[in-house]
Amino acid sequence: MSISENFFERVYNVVRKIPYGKVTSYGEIAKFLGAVRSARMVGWAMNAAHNDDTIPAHRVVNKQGLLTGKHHFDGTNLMQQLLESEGIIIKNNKIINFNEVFWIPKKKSPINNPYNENI
DNA sequence: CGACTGACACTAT
DNA sequence: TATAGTGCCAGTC
Repeated sequence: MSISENFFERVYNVVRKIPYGKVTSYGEIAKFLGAVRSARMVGWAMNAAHNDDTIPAHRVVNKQGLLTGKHHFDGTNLMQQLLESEGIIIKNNKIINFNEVFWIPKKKSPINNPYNENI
């Protein structure tokens, strides 16, 4: 605890900022934190975040839109169901309309859909 | 203190 | 285009 706590805190802060019906990737979060290579750490932070209800970890997926962390949720399809309930379409643990629901952590306004060509 | 692990991402084959 | 291997940072054993 101490410095690392800050790191985790940042990750949580970003994840909490994810709007309803939107998702983001570990890499983008890591990039937002200033460490693209620490994408794995984001996932690790999520692991610890699993203990925190205020963190919508189900809105965090890998860059392929694949629900890699769904296995870490209680139910088998809990993560998928949560996302689907938010209007996100998932097929075979993969987000179909990924580019539509993809959201990038930004300090600016919440915006809506400026990132279409990014992926 | 050293080694292994991990909810990823990128590059190369 | 798909699969395999490597790099990365932080935490835990």
